Amino acid sequence: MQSKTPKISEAVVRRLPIYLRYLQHLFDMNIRTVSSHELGQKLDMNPAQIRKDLAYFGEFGRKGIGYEVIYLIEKIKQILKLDRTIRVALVGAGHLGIAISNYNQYLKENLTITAIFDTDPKKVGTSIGAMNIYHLDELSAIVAKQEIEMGIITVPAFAAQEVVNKLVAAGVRTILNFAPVTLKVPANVHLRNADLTTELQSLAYYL
Amino acid sequence: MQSKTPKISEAVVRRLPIYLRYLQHLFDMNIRTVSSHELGQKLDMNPAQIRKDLAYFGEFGRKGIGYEVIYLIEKIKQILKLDRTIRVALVGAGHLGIAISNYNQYLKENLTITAIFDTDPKKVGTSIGAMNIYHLDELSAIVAKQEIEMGIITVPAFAAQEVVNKLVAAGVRTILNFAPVTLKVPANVHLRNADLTTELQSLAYYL
DNA sequence: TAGATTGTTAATCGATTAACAATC
DNA sequence: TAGATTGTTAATCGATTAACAATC
Repeated sequence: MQSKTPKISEAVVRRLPIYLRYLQHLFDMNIRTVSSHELGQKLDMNPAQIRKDLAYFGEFGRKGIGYEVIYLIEKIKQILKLDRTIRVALVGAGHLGIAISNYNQYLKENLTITAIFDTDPKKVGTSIGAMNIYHLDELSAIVAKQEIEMGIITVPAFAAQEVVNKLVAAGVRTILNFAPVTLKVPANVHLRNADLTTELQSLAYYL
Repeated sequence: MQSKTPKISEAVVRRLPIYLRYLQHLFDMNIRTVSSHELGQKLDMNPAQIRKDLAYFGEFGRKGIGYEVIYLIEKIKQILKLDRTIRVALVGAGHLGIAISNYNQYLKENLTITAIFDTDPKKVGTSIGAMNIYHLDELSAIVAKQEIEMGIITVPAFAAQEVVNKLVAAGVRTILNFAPVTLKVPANVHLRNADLTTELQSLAYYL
């Protein structure tokens, strides 16, 4: 699949989970086939954009018919690497970290938080659901042992750069940061910011 | 300020809080002046982009000198309407909702959650910090009474469309949605999605 | 067959970056 | 003054949308 991909923009990649989500909804409703036009209406997107996005990865539809729902779900899962288990470390067992950890237990799609890290002695050694809370000093060892590939940062802003450094040193190359600070990472690390504060502040503009 | 703005893209607006955050950091460190070049280095952005973004709203810098930190902070706050109190309603007192509500108590910048809504009789009537939890049926009345202008949705996906309908009916025009579903809103409502699931799923692509 | 819809090329639109005169 | 840096125009780059031949 990835073999014949030219350069896929992040905008395209970020739309794929939205397609996937709606396709799964269609599947649950026993709808077997869908056109880019129908998808576009439901998802508020241009049908040409949907076709173009999918066409980057292969020919998944049938002219005159549309896309077979179950087949397209399979394909998008493959593209997003959601066809295998991906283990995730979460660093920072505060309110937000705990909320995400709990949320994780309901998540499907093979993305699973397997270890939580903190530095608070009162939290280290306890657990949230099936997830143990380890000391941050154990990060590197646990990441290696559990074959963790992704990291989520939910520590306060002042601690975030140190945490991301440790994740990178431990070999984690894909990181979602909730701390309200701009972090520096090497070019081969994929860092995404998902900071609530900046989100709300930018929304205020539209009041 | 807004008077002479042509059309400001969302990309520009979303960068303003990032500038603001770093400027406040500079202020805390007693740095009085900064150039677009320095900002660009620290924030991993192109200096021309920073100058252009700011120039949409006025002439805030001085040629040969740069930008006065304290003045630019004031200006960005004005642009983002963070120079007055903005009251926010949060709907859905689950793990994520509670985490955000707690987080809110540490938030500055005049953005403040003043009411929480849920339908669970066990939660309604209790409170989180200074925020009371009301029944969803009271939404419209409380929004009017407290002059709430913004909404945050942290209910499960199946309930989100109904909640956003009620927020819109109550007059809320700016909404941040954490539920993993595409919502329909009238054109005059500004809805932003901040869904953790799609964020993580799209990141998996880069593994 | 006729109608529908894809995959893809071309056209358009918009956002980012470079360049530089103005000027502190 | 000389060096630095803005504000802004022009150039470039990239993403979205329209159009349509291919074909189910």
